[in-house]
Amino acid sequence: MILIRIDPYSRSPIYEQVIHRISELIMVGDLKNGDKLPSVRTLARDLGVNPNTVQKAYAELERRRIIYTVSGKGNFVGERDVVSRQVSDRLLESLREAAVAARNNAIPYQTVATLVERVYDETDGEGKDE
Amino acid sequence: MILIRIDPYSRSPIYEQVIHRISELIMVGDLKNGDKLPSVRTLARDLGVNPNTVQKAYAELERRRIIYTVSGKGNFVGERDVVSRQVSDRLLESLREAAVAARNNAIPYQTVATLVERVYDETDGEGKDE
Amino acid sequence: MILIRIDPYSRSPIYEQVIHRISELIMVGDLKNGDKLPSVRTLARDLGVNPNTVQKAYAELERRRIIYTVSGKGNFVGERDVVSRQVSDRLLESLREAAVAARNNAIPYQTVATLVERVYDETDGEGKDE
Amino acid sequence: MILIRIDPYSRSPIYEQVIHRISELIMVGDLKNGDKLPSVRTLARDLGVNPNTVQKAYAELERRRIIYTVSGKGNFVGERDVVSRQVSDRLLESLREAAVAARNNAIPYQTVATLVERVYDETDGEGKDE
DNA sequence: GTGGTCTAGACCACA
DNA sequence: GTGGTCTAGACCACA
Repeated sequence: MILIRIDPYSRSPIYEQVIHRISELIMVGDLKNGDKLPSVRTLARDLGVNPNTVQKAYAELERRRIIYTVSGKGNFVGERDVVSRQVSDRLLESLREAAVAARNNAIPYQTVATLVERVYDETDGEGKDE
Repeated sequence: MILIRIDPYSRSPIYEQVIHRISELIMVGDLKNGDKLPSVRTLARDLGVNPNTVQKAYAELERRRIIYTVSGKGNFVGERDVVSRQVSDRLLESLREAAVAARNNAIPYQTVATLVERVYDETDGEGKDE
Repeated sequence: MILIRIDPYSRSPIYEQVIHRISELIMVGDLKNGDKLPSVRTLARDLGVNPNTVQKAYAELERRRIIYTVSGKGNFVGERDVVSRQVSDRLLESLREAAVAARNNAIPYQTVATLVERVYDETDGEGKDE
Repeated sequence: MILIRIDPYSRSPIYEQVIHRISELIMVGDLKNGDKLPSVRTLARDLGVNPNTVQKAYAELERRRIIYTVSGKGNFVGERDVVSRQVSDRLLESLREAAVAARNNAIPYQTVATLVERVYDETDGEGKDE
């Protein structure tokens, strides 16, 4: 029973939220290579969204080789390395953009550095000890 | 003659690009309280975009009290403090989101810290000496 | 007025037919860098299919950087080189598979070679001279 | 003991893989007229697939008169000529389609001809000497 | 006008 | 049961 939740009020599309959340679950090890994902219909029902929306997310995840489809059987988690490379690239790029914007708007380095530090000091709300 | 440039191919809407660029010019001091902005039509022509798009940007900037309109005279730059507070809030918030995403995806603190450092070490190509 | 036609009876999905046909038109030079493609709705009407189907084709073409989208304006043809590389790769790969299958099934080299020759001797039905 | 192997991750349906592989074994002479094929259940077990899937493959092979069923006894290999004609037709047709696509996409004749030559120069890894 | 997302629901092939 | 394609039609942001 995986924990995928979506925020219907977010401006980011539902299918993207699903993509990100599944990537995240693989990144932190809650989903492992070969694990079966919930079927399109099951996940759609659980999330209260249309199957097409889940289908779109799964199709994109497969295209990125983050998951793979076995016809008639379902979708399965691919290798963590594949996700890792892509996710790191994307996240670091968006982090970089945010930092550049901060710098270009005269926000002091120290402010940014402190903020990052604090984020990493926080518990992420999922039961991390320490 | 202000230098506002937009990237028509970017996925971020043109009107937002205008908002961000004007905010930035105020933040770094290239635009000062009371400076007159180009008229909607002038800027639209210069940028090669639809006047409605510039109008939308100006309207939003006015709504945020970053600029003000004197009817019959034009649009003028508001007080830097007003922009500063808003821009900082927005930028730091998006920086925070990026950092949280990085942390949630098991990207090490050191990687993020180093990236931020490097960004601030770069010259931003807009006339910083050194 | 571009000539995109689809075969509703083909087993290959409509959206793939659209993708292939547009790639082809770029490859042979009938569509050039910067050319505007018909809008999603227009093409859908012309082909007698649902706009979602065209949307899916365009989205995939954009993902492959064969076309690009300018928000609010439409879809435009990208650089021929990008298409060329991808299309060649795909076509030669499928050609290779077909040749391997022929060889593995004891079909003589000469039969295959002659067939390929004949195909290239044919006029392709679009008015090529010679 | 015939060597039929399937790739469960392939996009081509398992039942089709079985059909093609059995046809191939007949074409190269590893299966001869009158040879007994493994039973549906045996083959299904060996391949780790659902018996329905093997059943579907056998049914289609019988429909094409490539194999025949003796009720109560099992399935047997038909005459090589029957397979030969069909397989050649299919393979040459798909080869033709690939060649036409290549030509329509401005891929030079020489490129295609060389590719075919090379394929036939390769050892196919199934025990050809030299 | 443009493209992007989404729901509701059908139909198909495959296992 | 599984995923893939498609229609019909709505709603939204953007130019």
